[in-house]
Amino acid sequence: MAEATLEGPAQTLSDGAFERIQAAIVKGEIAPGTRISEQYLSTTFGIGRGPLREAIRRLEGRRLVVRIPHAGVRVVSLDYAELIELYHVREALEGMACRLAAQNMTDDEIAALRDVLAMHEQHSGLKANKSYYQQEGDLDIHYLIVQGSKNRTLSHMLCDELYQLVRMYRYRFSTTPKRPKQAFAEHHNIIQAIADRDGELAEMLMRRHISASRRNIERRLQEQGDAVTSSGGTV
Amino acid sequence: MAEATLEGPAQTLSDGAFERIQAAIVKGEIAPGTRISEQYLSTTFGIGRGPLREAIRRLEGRRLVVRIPHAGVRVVSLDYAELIELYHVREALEGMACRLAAQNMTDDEIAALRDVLAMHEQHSGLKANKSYYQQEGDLDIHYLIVQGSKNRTLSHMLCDELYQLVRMYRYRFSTTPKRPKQAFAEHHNIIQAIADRDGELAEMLMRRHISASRRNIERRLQEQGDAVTSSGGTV
DNA sequence: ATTCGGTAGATTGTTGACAATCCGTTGTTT
DNA sequence: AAACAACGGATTGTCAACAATCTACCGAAT
Repeated sequence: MAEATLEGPAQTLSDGAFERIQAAIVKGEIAPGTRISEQYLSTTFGIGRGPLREAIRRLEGRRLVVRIPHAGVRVVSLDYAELIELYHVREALEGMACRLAAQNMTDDEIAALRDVLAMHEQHSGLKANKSYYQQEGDLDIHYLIVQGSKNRTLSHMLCDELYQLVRMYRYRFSTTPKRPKQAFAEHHNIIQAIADRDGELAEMLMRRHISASRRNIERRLQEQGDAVTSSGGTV
Repeated sequence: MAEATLEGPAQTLSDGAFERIQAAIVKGEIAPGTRISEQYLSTTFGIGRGPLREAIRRLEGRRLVVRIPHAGVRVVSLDYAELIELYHVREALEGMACRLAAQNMTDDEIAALRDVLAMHEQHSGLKANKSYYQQEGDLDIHYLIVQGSKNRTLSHMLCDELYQLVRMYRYRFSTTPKRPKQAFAEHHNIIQAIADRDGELAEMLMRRHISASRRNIERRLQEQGDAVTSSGGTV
């Protein structure tokens, strides 16, 4: 799930650096708030600072890093409010995407969606890798639905920009006991509504799905304090 | 209306180039589809290719230019469908922003909003510069409302990313006779709803406002053919 | 006549060195 | 002792030269 317009192996060093750094940030290998020096990245990846800076500029546009002129860049660190805001935006945008998907997805695409869901059911049933379902698989469903909206602006905003931030913060919320099963059921209903070509219902279900996910985060964060951002040292 | 987080005079050459090129694209000084060579920009702006490439990478993230590896960058050229899609996204996002603005704007901010509207009324009344109202002033209102939502993710998406594309295509649709006056009235009603703290109404009015604007474009484009994109030569 | 291959030119991608700016420390002064 | 100013080190910002890749043109073969 690299890009909306999926691209092969990185064509250029800058592209490669962009993807690698983004992955490192999203996976949490570089903690939010850490300052990243160009020299470090340069020696780590074995590329010059030129392409590196271009990659950083793109990450900046995606809001994965923030730059202070002449002082370096830090991995973004959303505070509690901003994380919630992000989910509110997702609610509006993915609700819309879901309504459009009900209109515009082909039957084949809907079938593919069902296949992915069935695959997740096995994982979920086995309970072998619940976290996988919660993290990657969940987004796969959302990803496919967004693509199914056939709205390129929407796809770009959600798949290329917002999802990276979302994925980045997924890791901090360990699976709540009941949530995965419930989320799976919600996905099932959403897909059913899409298959029925009921855009209105699909939108509503998606909004509630994301809203539930947001409230889950709100609950967990209020339990364990405000520490969304664990700012570390320089890397 | 440079940035969401308004910044003073460009701190760095790359930032300066970024703003200048963006302005040139948005104002239409560089036609959509035009290929822009690095050397041209380098000599034109009198800066090295390093900072220039960083600026281009940021423009790429904002979808103002598209890059083909090893072959150069072109100014983006939206087709008819994509332009309409853009307005659909605005409808969802600004509708949400308007609802939040009704909740979160301070009384002072609402007063400022009214002042801007009053200022536009004079312009509009004089009919001296109708196009100004249609282009800049309209966005000022929208801009202030989005900022009033107090949702930073939303502000970033709308003010920093989408609006540049919107402004870019504003120029092609010369003011329709009745539209400015009607748009003004719509703005008035939206602001009233915000002042009344009626979020639901405010959202609905904003959605209809943008929807009307979109239909206006659809009408005009179907009259004068599909030529949204006038692809030019190399610059 | 048209298509295919090859070469020349130009353009992009990348690197390394140089200059400007900022941060932390030290020493001085009140 | 605390605050301020100057200094040194490190990091970011910028430039100019080098290498890799693409585009366009030209010629030859079918």
